[in-house]
Amino acid sequence: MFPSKIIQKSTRKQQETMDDTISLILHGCKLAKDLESNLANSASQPETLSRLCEEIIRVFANARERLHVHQLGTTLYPHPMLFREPQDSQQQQNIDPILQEWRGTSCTSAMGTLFHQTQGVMAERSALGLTESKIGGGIQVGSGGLAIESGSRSDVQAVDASDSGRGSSSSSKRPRIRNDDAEKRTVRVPAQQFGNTEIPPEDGFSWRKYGQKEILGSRFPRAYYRCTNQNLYHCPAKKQVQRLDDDPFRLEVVYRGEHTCHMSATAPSAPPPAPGITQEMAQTMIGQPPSAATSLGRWVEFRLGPGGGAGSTSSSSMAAGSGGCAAGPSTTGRYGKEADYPVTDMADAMFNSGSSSTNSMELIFPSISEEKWDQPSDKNN
DNA sequence: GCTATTTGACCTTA
DNA sequence: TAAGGTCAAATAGC
Repeated sequence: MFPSKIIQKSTRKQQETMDDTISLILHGCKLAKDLESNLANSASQPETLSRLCEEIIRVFANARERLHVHQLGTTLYPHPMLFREPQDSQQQQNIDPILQEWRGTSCTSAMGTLFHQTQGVMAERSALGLTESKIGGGIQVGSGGLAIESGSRSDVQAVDASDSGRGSSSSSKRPRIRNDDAEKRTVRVPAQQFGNTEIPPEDGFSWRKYGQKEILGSRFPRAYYRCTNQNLYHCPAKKQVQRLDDDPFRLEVVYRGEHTCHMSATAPSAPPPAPGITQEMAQTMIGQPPSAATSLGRWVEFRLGPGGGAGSTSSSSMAAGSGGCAAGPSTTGRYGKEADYPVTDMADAMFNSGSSSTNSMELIFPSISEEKWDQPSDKNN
């Protein structure tokens, strides 16, 4: 049995560190806001602008470094202060007003989208055995629109019945229950606001659609996906994607089964550990076998590492690049589905100085470089 | 030709 | 028995 006091102490320490980091980020946001409000006045003072920009960059770079360190020692879960809605008005009042203000800004929206991009990583983390229920609690973003529910079937049903509108609005029939539902992990993410809004959010893995079905009582069909490497490595991972009835701009993604493709000894590209992270360290950190742990290490690097900068935009074919399935290279859906939006680019867009854009859309979908992988063909079944 | 999506039919499960 | 889940032939893009 794991000593819970050690966990609590460690968690408290991490929380304190995270609090400092959050404060740093808030400070950076404030500086950016000040810069924005004084932009017109400072337009004729390039030196002043440059100095302010450098200051902002420095603050965010510092925050990123802290996050990187924090990320290596924690569980990849966002800070609860930011991403959990208060349970009641009392708690709402207790939140730092600065934080409340910040939560309502476009910056929050961008962060929400960032976590939208990373939610799949967390969900797949869960698929590797680190279910949220083991750590406690889901994740919710008030205005950002992210919610993760996982664990038992009852958890998932509770979500469906309470606010999806799908369960409650439909017939009173008892929902269908599968024996393997205990491995279900439900994630709600914002749908893309433009382009093909049916495209499920990128989660770092490569999926192949194998079915779509109209669901009783639902306005929108449910799409069924399985891991592209299912045949090659007998990877059992699957996911279902369905638009919410009461919020067509959000998708409910249900993950089932664990990815085993990245654990295959014959996987074409065994994921390397994150820089400075040995397999033993990774195993210690997340309690997974080295193979899985190094995969997580890769995720850490993928999300917060320096990564490659933004490359050329590929509008028609978002090919899988560094964000492909950890088991190996992923192919890209012919119709632009299963597109990959490497989170590294997202982080770069937000934290690096390279981007001078203040356009949130560019932050949300930074241009990415297109890479081709030599993927072993997944024979049509 | 290869690989992915679409979609009607069939299977599974409560 | 009904509804969700999966299969596999047909189809399409590269």
